[in-house]
Amino acid sequence: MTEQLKRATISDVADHAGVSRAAVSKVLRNAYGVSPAMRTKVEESMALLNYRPLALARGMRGNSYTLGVFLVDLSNTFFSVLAEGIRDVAEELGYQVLIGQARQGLEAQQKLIEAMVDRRMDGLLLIAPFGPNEELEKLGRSIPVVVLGRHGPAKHFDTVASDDIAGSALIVDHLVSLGHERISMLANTQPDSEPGMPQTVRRHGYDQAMEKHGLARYIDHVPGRWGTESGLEAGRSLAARPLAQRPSALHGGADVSALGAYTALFEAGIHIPDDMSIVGYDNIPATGLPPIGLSTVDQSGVQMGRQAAELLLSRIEGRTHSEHVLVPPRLIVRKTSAPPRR
Amino acid sequence: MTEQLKRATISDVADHAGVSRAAVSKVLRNAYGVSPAMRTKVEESMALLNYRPLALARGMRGNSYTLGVFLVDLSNTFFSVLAEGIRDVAEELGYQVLIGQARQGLEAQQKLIEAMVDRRMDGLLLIAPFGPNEELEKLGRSIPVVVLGRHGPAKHFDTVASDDIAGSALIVDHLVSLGHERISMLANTQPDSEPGMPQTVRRHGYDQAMEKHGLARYIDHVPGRWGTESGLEAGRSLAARPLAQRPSALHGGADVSALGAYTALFEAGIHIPDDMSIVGYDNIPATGLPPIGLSTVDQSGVQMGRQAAELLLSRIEGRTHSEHVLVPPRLIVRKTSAPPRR
DNA sequence: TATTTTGTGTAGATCGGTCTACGTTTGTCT
DNA sequence: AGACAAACGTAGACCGATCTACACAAAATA
Repeated sequence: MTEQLKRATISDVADHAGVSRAAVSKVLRNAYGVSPAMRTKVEESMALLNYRPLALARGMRGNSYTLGVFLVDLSNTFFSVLAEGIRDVAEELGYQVLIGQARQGLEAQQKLIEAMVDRRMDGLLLIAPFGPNEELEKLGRSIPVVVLGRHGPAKHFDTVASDDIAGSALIVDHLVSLGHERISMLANTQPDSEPGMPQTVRRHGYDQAMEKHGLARYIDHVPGRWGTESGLEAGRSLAARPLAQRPSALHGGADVSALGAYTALFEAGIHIPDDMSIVGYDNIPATGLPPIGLSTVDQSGVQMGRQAAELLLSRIEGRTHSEHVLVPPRLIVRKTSAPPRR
Repeated sequence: MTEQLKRATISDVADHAGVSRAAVSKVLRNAYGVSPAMRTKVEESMALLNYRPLALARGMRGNSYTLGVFLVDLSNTFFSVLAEGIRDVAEELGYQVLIGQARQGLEAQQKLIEAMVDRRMDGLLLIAPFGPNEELEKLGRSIPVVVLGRHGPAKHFDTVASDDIAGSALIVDHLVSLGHERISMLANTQPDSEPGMPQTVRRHGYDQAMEKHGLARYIDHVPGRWGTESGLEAGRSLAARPLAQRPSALHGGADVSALGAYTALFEAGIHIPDDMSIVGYDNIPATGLPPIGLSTVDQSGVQMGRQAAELLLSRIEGRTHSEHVLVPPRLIVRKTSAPPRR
C-alpha cells in the first residue's frame, strides 16, 4: 500500500552523481579537495534524493554532531532557560543538543553521563552536577566538558557560573540597607558539597557580607538542600522558632527553596514581607508572578547558556587550556523584601 | 603523565575470554546459543576489562537503546513531570531517554524530529507536537511513535491524553455549582489546530458543558495561544472589557495561560476570586504556591508518562495496531474559584 | 549403527559513514 | 622542456557492534 521509502545513503548519492563515496563525504564535511563542479553536482544529487547523512554512522569515526546536556532537575525552570541558550548557539553550528535528566544521586548521575559517552556525544554540558571535582577532572580528560554552575579552577574542563560571592553580597547589602540585622540563610548543607559548588560559594558570600557589615554574630545557616521540599521544611523550622530567635530576613539560597520557605511561612501565618523579608536567587519565571513577586538575584540564564555552549564548541575544536567565566548577577527587588517592622 | 585509558571494545573482550566476537555479542544481547560456561567466562572478562558496549555502534545494526522525547516547551513544568514518568519506565528496561527541545514553529519541530531519527532512536515520544495528523501518521510508519497530549484515533501511532472533554466539564460544573453563569474560556485559537489537539478538545468540552447547563448564550472564546505571554494578553483584553461584558469566571485552558491571565487581571486591579474566578488545567507546581493557589485540573503527569513509555516499548517490540489511552482528570479546588459577588 | 535433531560456537558480511594513502591531472618555476 | 608542487579524486581499510549462515559435537531417534 503506502510504500516505505528506503532512506538514501551516501552510496546512493555517490552512484547518482557518478563519483566516489569519499567524494560525497568530502562535500558533506566541507573538506579540502573538492572542485566547485563536483560540489554542485553532488549537492544536486543530495537534494534530489532527499539525502540526510545518518548522524549515528558519522559518529562511528568522526563527530556525532551531538552535544549532551546533563540535568538533575528539569522542574527547576532556571535550568530550562540555560538549555535554551545552549541550544541557540549549538544549532547555529550544526550541532544537535540532547538533554538527559538523571534522577537524584551520584550513581544515577554517573550512569547518565556514561550513557552519553556511549552515544559518542562530541561534548558534555553538565548543569549543577554533584560529586567530587576529581571525578569531573577525570571525565574532562576523556571528552570535552563544560560545567555550568560550579566555580573554577579546574584543569580539564571549563566552568560558567554566576558570581555567587557578589550575588550573596547583593542580597545582604540590600537587606542591611533596609535595616535588617538578623539575616539567616537557607544554606544547602548537602553532605557531599565540593568547594566550587554554588551552595558553598553563596554561603561564603553570605558569611563574608555579614562580617563586612559587622553582623557576624547573626550568621545563621538553616540546613537543608535546594528544592521546594527542603525549602518547605526549612520554612516550617523557622516558623517553629521562638520569636526572639527568628530572623527578620532570609537569604533563600535559590528560588526554588525560597519559594518553598515562603509557602511554609505563609501557611504558618507569618506574613511576607511584614514579618519577614525573603530574597531568592536565580530569577526563575514563577518569582515574577505578581501575588508573589519574590525579590531575587538574576543571573541571565540565556547568556550563561550561550557562553557555555561557545566554550564547549571551541573545546571540541581543539582548545585544551581551561577557561572559567563568572557572570555578574543583578539584584531584582520585588515585593518580598521590606524594612523590618520590629 | 595521566594515561588516557583506551576503552575496551567487544574484540578486546573476545580476545581476553578466548571466544569470538559473535559470542560476546550474544551474551550482550541475551541471545540464544550461549552455554552457561561461556556466559560466565565472558561476563568475567567484561567486568575485568570494565567493558561497556558502545551504544552508538550497536545502533548501526540493532537497537540504539535510546528513546527520544520531543518537547516544545521545557519551561512548562507539566512536561517535565511527564518526562519523569517516561524515564522511570524506560530505565527499567535498559533504555536511555534523551530529550530534545525544539524552538517554536513547525519547521524547527520537523528538524528536531529528523535529528532524532538520524540518531537512530528506537522510538519517539512526542509531547504536544504541532502540525497536521497526516505528518504524524507518516512519521509513525517509519519509526515507533507515541504522542502525548493529542487524542486519537490514529492508525500508525499511539496516543495518551487527558480526557479533556471530561476535564472541561469538571471545570464548568464546578463553576456553575458556585453560581457562575457568564463563564469564558481562554481558547487557544492557534491557526494550525488539528482535531485531536487538547486545545480543540478542551474547547469542545467547554462548549458542550455550557450547553448542558443551558448557558450556550454565554459561550465565549477569548482568543490566543497557550503560554504565559498569551495569557497576559488575554487577561489584559478581559480587563479592558466593560464590566457588563466581563465574565465572572474563566476557564484558563492551561495553567500557564491561566497564570498569565491571573497576573494581568491582578495588575489591572481585578481581584481573584472576588471579582473573577479562574480555573486552570494541568496542575503544574507553581499553581500550588499558597498566595496563588490556582484551582485547576490534575492529569497525573507521572502516570501519563509511564503509560506512554510502556506503549512505546511494546511498539518497539513489535506491536503494530495502535492504542489510545485516556487518563481521567481530577478537579483540584484551591483559592481562585469562589461564588460570584454580583 | 546410521540418521536426525539440538545445542554451541565461529567466520565473515554488514550497517553508513570517515579517513589515510595514493594515483592522476594540472599549473608553476627554473 | 623537465622538475616539482598543488589540486582533485578514488580505493579500500576502518569504526564497533549485529546478524546470517554454517560447522561441529553431543544427544536423541530410528
